[in-house]
Amino acid sequence: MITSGKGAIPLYMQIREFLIAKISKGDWLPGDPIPSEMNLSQELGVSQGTVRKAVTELVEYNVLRRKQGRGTFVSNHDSQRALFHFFHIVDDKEQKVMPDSKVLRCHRKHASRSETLKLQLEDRADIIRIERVRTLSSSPTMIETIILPGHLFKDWDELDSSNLPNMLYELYEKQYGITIHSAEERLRAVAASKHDASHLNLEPGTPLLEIERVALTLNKSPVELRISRCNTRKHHYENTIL
Amino acid sequence: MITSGKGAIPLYMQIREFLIAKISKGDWLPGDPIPSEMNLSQELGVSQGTVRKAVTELVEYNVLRRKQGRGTFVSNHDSQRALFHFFHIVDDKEQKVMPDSKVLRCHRKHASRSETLKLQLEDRADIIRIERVRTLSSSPTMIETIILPGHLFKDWDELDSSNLPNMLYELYEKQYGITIHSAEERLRAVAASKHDASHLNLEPGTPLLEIERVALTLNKSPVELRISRCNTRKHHYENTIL
DNA sequence: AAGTGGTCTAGACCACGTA
DNA sequence: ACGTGGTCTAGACCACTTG
Repeated sequence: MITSGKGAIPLYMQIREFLIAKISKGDWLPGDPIPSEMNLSQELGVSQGTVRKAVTELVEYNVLRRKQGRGTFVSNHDSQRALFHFFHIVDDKEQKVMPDSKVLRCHRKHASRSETLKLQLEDRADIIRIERVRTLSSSPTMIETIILPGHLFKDWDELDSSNLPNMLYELYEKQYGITIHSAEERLRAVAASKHDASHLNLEPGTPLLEIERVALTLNKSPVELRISRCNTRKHHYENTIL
Repeated sequence: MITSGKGAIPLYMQIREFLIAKISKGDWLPGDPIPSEMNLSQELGVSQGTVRKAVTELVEYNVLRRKQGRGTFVSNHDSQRALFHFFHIVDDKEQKVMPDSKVLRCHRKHASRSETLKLQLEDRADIIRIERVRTLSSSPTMIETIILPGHLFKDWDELDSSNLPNMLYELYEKQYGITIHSAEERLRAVAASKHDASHLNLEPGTPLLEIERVALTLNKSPVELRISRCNTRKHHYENTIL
């Protein structure tokens, strides 16, 4: 499994991929501890420092989390982490506010052309479409459309669609074993439609910030397409470039 | 200088700060090689592995750059890097396009209240204000206002303001020894003013993506405030969340 | 006390670039 | 051939958590 020798792939990279595979397969679940560095190094026939280097990279990618004296754990992406990591809207005092949300519609349909492209689905694939309004600082601020591939969320219809949690990523992980790891966002300025305007309590044509997000798993396969239109009168999108 | 012992700050952290200080002071300039890991470890009285760990962190922060077989170099942030790292506008085929730019105005004035706050200046401090239009894919797409603290760019007025380079960060580094290292961006949707509209060749009230950026040096001191208003009809802002 | 991650060492060999 | 960074080892000791 782990091979060494001249011109080979470095051991720590092989071990890193081995660890990723274990997590992707579900052998180690979010929140679980992985074997200690000593155990892994003995089982894999390498030194502890080599295992350590592999683990360090996955800690940097937020796949694993070290706790001194306790062990190394598969990250669980709870609502706090989702808010911290994936939610970039803050109020004008730079404070992150936990959004409230109310579902407007939730139904199954066939994917549109652009949805199939962005979620890498087959033509007219079955999808779930959720529309909701999110309230920040007690005023309706965002209107969101969420598209999920039907085959990944088979028993979705059994959920109470009028009572979904604010932070869906936690639900994806706990109920469907799907962990969102990264995302690509595209931002534009658009004019509010009549529909947007009525739900956000403003005039049609008002400029809104549109955030189109494709959320990906650890293996980079797309799991969710989300289009958020946000009133940026009292809030804005924050991005730090390091 | 480098101290060890029980309960002390770890050596590699001290060395990391030592390296940062050398670069901030200008002892090692962008593009220059730093001493080899062996040399540093001997001079500092630690093992090569410890120096290596310090250097690795700075490579991850883009402060240093390793070249196998050649050495380790202080990053120079040329126009390619500025485009890659700080310019997040792409066309709808996800292609990054080198923007062209034309200066509209360039003059000195006193800082406004909000400018003093965002650039951490004193009341009514001297600032340089540049206004320009940027052309992407051969259509005027962005209108930018750039605010620079006057005291950091003393002989700015001697430059040919109608002929500034597209990528100002390279100029800051080469002419003023100021390297932009990170930035904080705030994005909103706004309606085009008459002034915006006339330069971007569209109707007043059209939604524009406003990007307010504060650019920082390695020591986190703010150097530039830039407000860009962007027509997102054919382009958008792209952000990857890892 | 035992086990975990965190730091640090000293030394080996490999891969790459330059002279 | 030599010097650089890149990988890997074996072992030491420290800091933290749990039983």
